[in-house]
Amino acid sequence: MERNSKILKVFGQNVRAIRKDKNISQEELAFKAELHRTYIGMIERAEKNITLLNIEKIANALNMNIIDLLK
Amino acid sequence: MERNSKILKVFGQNVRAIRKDKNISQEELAFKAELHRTYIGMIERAEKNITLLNIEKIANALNMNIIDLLK
DNA sequence: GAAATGCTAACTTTAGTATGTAGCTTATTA
DNA sequence: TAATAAGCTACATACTAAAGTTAGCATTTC
Repeated sequence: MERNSKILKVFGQNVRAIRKDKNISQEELAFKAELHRTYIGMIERAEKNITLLNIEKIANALNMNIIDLLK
Repeated sequence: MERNSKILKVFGQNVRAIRKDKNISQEELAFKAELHRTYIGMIERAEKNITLLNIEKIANALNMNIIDLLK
């Protein structure tokens, strides 16, 4: 996997910023998104190439639009 | 995989519509995106849960913004 | 009938799950 | 104010479910 992908970094940074803004932990976000705690961490650090359905899950858990997490 | 995901359908339909608009075949798009011909077909039919890096590849191959393929 | 696409199936790679440990910060109690 | 407890995140590892690759043949489209 391209560890240096810009789009994965953008997505991860957006998730982290919005999550912190909402004052919730990775664990809480994971619970809401029905994903695993450690996986949320990996996504925020851009270590995994996330799929579209999980992008949607995280967006929903943050009450955000997918598009806002990608720009 | 949720075969009936709206977001996967939206993405697939957008790819197909834009590809046809540009008058290129699945095979040509696949070549430009460095993906396989049958895989492009699967994506257009929403049969696979595409990852973010491949979304980016296809967007680039179509000279489009990722965001435009998701709305 | 030729080019483009659909569909199946087998295979390889990697996304996503799960657990445990370590380090950091902040709050609370001695 | 030092000690310690509790919450959060990073990181490493092992596992398994699914993404992504490829080939072959059927079907549609023009």
